[in-house]
Amino acid sequence: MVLSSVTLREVANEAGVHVSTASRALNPETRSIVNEKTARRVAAAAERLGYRPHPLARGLRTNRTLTVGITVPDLLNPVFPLLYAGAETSLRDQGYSLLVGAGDDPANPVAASGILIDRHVDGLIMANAHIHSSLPQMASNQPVPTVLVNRTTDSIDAPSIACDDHAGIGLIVRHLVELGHTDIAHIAGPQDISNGVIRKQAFVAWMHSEGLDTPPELIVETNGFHTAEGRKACKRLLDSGARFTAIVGANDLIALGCYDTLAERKIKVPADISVTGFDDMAFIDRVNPPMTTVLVPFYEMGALAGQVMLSLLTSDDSGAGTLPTSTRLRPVLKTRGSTAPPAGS
Amino acid sequence: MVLSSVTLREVANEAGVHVSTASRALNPETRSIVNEKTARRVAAAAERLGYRPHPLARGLRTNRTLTVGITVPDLLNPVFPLLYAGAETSLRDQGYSLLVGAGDDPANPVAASGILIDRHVDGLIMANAHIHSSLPQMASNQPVPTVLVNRTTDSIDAPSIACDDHAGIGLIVRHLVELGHTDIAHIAGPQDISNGVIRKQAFVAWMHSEGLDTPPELIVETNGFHTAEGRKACKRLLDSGARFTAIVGANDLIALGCYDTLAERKIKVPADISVTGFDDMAFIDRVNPPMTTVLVPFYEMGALAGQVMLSLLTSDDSGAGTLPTSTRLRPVLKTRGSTAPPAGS
DNA sequence: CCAAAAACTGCAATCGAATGCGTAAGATGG
DNA sequence: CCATCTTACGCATTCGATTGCAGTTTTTGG
Repeated sequence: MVLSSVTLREVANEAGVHVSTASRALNPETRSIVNEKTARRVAAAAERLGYRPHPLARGLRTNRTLTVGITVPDLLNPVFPLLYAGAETSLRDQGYSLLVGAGDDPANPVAASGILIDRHVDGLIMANAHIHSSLPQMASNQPVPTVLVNRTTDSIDAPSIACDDHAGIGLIVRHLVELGHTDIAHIAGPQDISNGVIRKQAFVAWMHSEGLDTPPELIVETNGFHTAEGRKACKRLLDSGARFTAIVGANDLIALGCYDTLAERKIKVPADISVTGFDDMAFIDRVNPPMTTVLVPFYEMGALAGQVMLSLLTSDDSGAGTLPTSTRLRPVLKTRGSTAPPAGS
Repeated sequence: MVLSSVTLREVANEAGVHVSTASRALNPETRSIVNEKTARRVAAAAERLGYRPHPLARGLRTNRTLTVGITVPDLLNPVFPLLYAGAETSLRDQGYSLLVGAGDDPANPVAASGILIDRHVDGLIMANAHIHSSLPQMASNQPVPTVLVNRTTDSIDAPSIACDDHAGIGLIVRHLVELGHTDIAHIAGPQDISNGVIRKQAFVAWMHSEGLDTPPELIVETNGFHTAEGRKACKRLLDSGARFTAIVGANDLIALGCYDTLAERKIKVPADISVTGFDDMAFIDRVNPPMTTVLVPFYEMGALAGQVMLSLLTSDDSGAGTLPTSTRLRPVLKTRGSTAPPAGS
């Protein structure tokens, strides 16, 4: 396809009508206003000249950019490109493009979204919310239509799409219990991120419901969902002297960090200690040993976020109407080689 | 930071000047035209009101969007987020945002860039070029300033930044030869993509320079740089009955596909057959066995592409001036566990 | 056959910022 | 002290499309 700088005025001339008529003829919303034959003539002229509406001119007038922003904490974690791809497919059909903002600074949680909002995105899909994140408000009046995805927060009143982390941890805990584990440790994510909090609480809850204990020394927290944090936390766990036969990592990267630390200390996974992750990120089924984890449907989450965003954008009632929905997608246990019965059994 | 819908007119009123003066005072290019004290008064007013220029209004007038498009073949291959991140850091400082377009359809190579160009990006970073890709031209006159990265093509006259694939294959071949391999197979990438062609040619050239033969049955081609393609190609290789002790994959994913097929047939890597990849993508050092490959500096390539783009965008001479540069970054051999001396030695 | 209503289409303002051009105020100089 | 040149600023147009309003034509109905 070829982009020209053909203007609506030229199309109008070609069709022998006024630009306003041409505008209405070309806009599906207003096509009915203009005589059908005229509309066809305009459409033909537009086609012939290769007319493409100028997005800036249109946006300036209509105050809409057909652009949606998406903020992710970290593009290098392969789950976020998945999320992006899902959202992109939902939105592209309706003519929307996605602007990405990456960043996960708790001190300045809206740094990424700020740039996007400055660019007048029509909506914002936030995948990097912190517990206390607030939305950058337009000083004028209305906030940008927002959808929370992946992470949630009560401090932003917006529809949210996430994984049912509680259920996911349940799958993991029950799996380990069925294998015979009773002394299970948890390396929790940051406690200013919903997933970190929920997974930790779920861990405690499920352990108790299995009649198992969760001594404080078997729960350590990290400052980020990263490999390096997992390595450090695993060391703390081992150095505490506490006994345990399995580690529930708050996500795959943290669990990968455990792999590193355990390997360093000649502790075998899963023979000596079982390790589990969370997310089922790409290639995690190929690491050594293949990691038992819980699949989080990131692509679907992104796609759903895109659809919800579309409904926000097309709903005429600006915000006041439908109350925010809260969707939780079902996780799936992926049993692989990083879990086995405890050494004693 | 807060976005307001404060208009330049309001700033001008607040400062007691005309909008044109306010405009000039706020624009670094023209600040010198206006009295310094006035300029400061305007700047203060803008600050006080929280003025942010409206990107659409500005863009409409100046015909620049401060947006650069980047097209990648596949966001789910982790090397492309890396590339993106590199470009993003280079461009963000100068106020540019990146619009991503993903797609790798040879039949419609410019599908992704079409959307971007329709959105009036100021420049285009293409990472998904095919050998015969042509640039979507503006019907008017000038093409969009373009930088080729990762893949190159002669059919687009633009600066290019890529990896020195020839040298990279040399590192691999010499490594295998040093281990004692003489019967080495190559699974080539698609031959309508520069990397596929160059790596294949380089493989032949380096083998010959090592005094080794490259019988045609030991070179198979794929239709994409994907795992599934690698699996299929590896099967063809094995089914041909030809003897070989090592496989040089055109990239990491293809080599991963070899892992699968070889495992399926109980052939051990590297004991029976050595396998090598290309790219050193994330987590490839953690697969089983850790893959010997060649590091391609994607982040740096992206960063460089961003810088070259900036120089294109800021050079006043529109295209006619500096001739396209062609940069090749140096790859680095990563020796890991997927290569070993051949079985017989 | 005429009045009223409906159906089309054109006019002109508007979105917000940038900029060529003209002009008034101040500086310089002879 | 007046002519000339700067320096600073304002006026008005422009970018390309959308849209309220008004005007014209056609249709409908009585």
